[in-house]
Amino acid sequence: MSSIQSDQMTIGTLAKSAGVGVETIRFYQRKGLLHEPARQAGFRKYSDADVKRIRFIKRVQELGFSLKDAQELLGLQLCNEETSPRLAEACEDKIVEIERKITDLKQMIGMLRKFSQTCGNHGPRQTQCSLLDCFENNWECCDTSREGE
Amino acid sequence: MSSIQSDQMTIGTLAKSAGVGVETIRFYQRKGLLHEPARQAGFRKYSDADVKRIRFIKRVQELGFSLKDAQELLGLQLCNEETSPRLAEACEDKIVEIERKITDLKQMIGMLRKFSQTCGNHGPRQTQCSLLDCFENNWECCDTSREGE
DNA sequence: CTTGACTCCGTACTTAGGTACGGAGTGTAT
DNA sequence: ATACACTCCGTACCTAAGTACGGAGTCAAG
Repeated sequence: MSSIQSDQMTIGTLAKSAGVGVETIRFYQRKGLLHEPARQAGFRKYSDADVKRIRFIKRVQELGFSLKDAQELLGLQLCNEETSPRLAEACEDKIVEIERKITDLKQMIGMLRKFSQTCGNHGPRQTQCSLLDCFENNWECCDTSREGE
Repeated sequence: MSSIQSDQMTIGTLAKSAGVGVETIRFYQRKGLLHEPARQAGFRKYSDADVKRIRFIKRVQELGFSLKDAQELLGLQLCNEETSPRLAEACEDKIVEIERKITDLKQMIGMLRKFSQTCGNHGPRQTQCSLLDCFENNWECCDTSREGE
């Protein structure tokens, strides 16, 4: 199911299907993220595969990667005894990169949580502390220790 | 320890300490991320606190947030019965945002891992599959099913 | 066969986050 | 007291990732 269909979209239809602007598609083409498709009387003709490609790019981008990264990911070609090892490695690199990012983000959450808990839960005080203060003072900023200055 | 010291850095020293360029500091000042410091004969004079502030900004940025986000985070002021609830909420929002990001990244890793495992580990084949193909075909792209086209 | 929607193309503009330039003042070591 | 490094300021420039413009061609409906 779902393979006989509009294998002949114009750029506007593609844009709508993929949820981007027409200009974005032309832009991706200039950048080499999309191939230049066949023309019909000067008009670009696209297929469903292009919709998927654009969706993929958008997904990757949402995850915090650049178009350059997206291009790299799209280029990964395995299933070939010659290229397989090199590209499995590229995969591994990407995974490590993402894992590092996750670790960092978890740290940030820890920071915010500690801030919220340490600093938010006590009675009226005159001193104010910012996230930065807490960060600097190892989260003891709101305990009975800093006065004056 | 470590509080008597250069409470009188010039912009160049600050830049070096914080690991950014002089122009970046002037830029942050224009953007309101750093306050305009006191001057001495026209020269800006900074303290250690500024180093920490810049480092904090850079850290937040590394985690994939914008300068605007950094500014928000720096602005969080709790320790005050009036503002505490509102800002604890802001904290919570940020945490949720970050958690969503982590979930997404984990999905991406799952995708890459599956790709690497499914597609990388079999003998010589003529067909090639890209990450996109695998994505589209629910990771069965490399099993005995697709030929010709 | 005309009207309106869509497409073509190159070029220019936008926002974020800086980076570089250039002429003037300043501070410091010799 | 004179080099030289550093700082001042405004302005201009840069990359990434689009977004908008405007005049011309094309397609489909009435």
